[in-house]
Amino acid sequence: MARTQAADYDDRRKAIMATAARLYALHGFLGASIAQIAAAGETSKSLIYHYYPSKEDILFDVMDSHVQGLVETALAVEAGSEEPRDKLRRLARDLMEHYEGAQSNQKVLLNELGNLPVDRRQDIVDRQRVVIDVVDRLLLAIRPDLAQDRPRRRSLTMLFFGMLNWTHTWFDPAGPIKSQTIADDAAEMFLSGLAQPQA
Amino acid sequence: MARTQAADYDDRRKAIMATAARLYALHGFLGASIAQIAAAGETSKSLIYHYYPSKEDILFDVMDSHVQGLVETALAVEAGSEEPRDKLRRLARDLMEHYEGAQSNQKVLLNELGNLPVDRRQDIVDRQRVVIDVVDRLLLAIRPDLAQDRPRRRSLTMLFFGMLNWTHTWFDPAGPIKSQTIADDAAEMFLSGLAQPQA
DNA sequence: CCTACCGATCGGTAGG
DNA sequence: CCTACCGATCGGTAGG
Repeated sequence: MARTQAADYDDRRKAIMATAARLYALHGFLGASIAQIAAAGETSKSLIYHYYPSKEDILFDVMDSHVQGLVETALAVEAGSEEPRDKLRRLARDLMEHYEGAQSNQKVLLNELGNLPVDRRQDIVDRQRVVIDVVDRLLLAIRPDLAQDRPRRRSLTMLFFGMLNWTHTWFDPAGPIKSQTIADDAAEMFLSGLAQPQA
Repeated sequence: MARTQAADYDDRRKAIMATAARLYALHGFLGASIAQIAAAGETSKSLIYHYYPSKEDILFDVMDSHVQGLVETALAVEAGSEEPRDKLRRLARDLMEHYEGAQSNQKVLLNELGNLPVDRRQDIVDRQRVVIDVVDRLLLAIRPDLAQDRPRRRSLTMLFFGMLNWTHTWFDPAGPIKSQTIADDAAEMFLSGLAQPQA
């Protein structure tokens, strides 16, 4: 009988990635060693290097698999039929839901981009850019007067992401506040702050 | 004549701290070696260890000297005579000004807390807490109906800090947008989002 | 005799 | 999948 280990190849790889994500999030990419990841996953360094050519390749996988989900979420919301303000409210909720379901990946995505080799870094930045651009287009639909002011739009958009992305430093899904409440509050602040064109 | 080199003790120490702050911000605490810090400052490792007992002590100094300024800023604004909403607007401006003037320290403060030994970490967390509590009290003054809902207030407060603190990832002081504009936008979003008590 | 500082190297541990 | 290692570099310290 042929060896069937390839059958659980994806599962093993995902398990390694999940353990790495947890330790990268906890100790930082440089602070978490391959030996620690192996021990935490009850395997060996050799096994890890069988599935990944390098420590940085695991990091890329942790980030890329996560950011791809964010891109899908953002594009799905944009493709809907709601009005721009409602799309933004929904996007806040869906992104927060994604963050909550992959906290380690999210932390790693936000904190460890600098530890990725330059060429692979661009892939991640490009995908993040897609998500940011969705918000930029929603903002433009809400505030057409900002059509000529790209820097200002970018600045306002980043305030929106600031509210959502900063949650990785303080939000506890097990606590009294739900991620949906946070998403709704962030969306309301953003939208009501946009309501009046300022001088 | 007695040696007078001790006269520039503080200057040398500050120079080491500034170089360390820059490299810690750029490469991360673990990614920046004492040797690199020495080379960048055109001195030697031995000189650095004459001024600091360990790499972590430099990290603590980078964070503590910065967060102390933030505490002073926040308490000064709170002690003023403006109404709560104006205090919050001013606080956003003053904090952003502080961030802009110490970008490396701010990045290190936000990213490297986990690399501080646990006992010294608490000192920094306590000081950050003072700044957060100022916003919590301003929020309470603006929305007295949230007096019994501490978790919600904490959550709203952290959305405010999210907008400001996330700037370290994208804001370029040399770009077309001024930090004051960002501060004003963030304060307006926060205040207008707070205006209507939600269901 | 002290403080300030240098060139060289220590014991351990990292990723691979 | 393990043990035994490597070249390099780490934070920290020696003598003078």
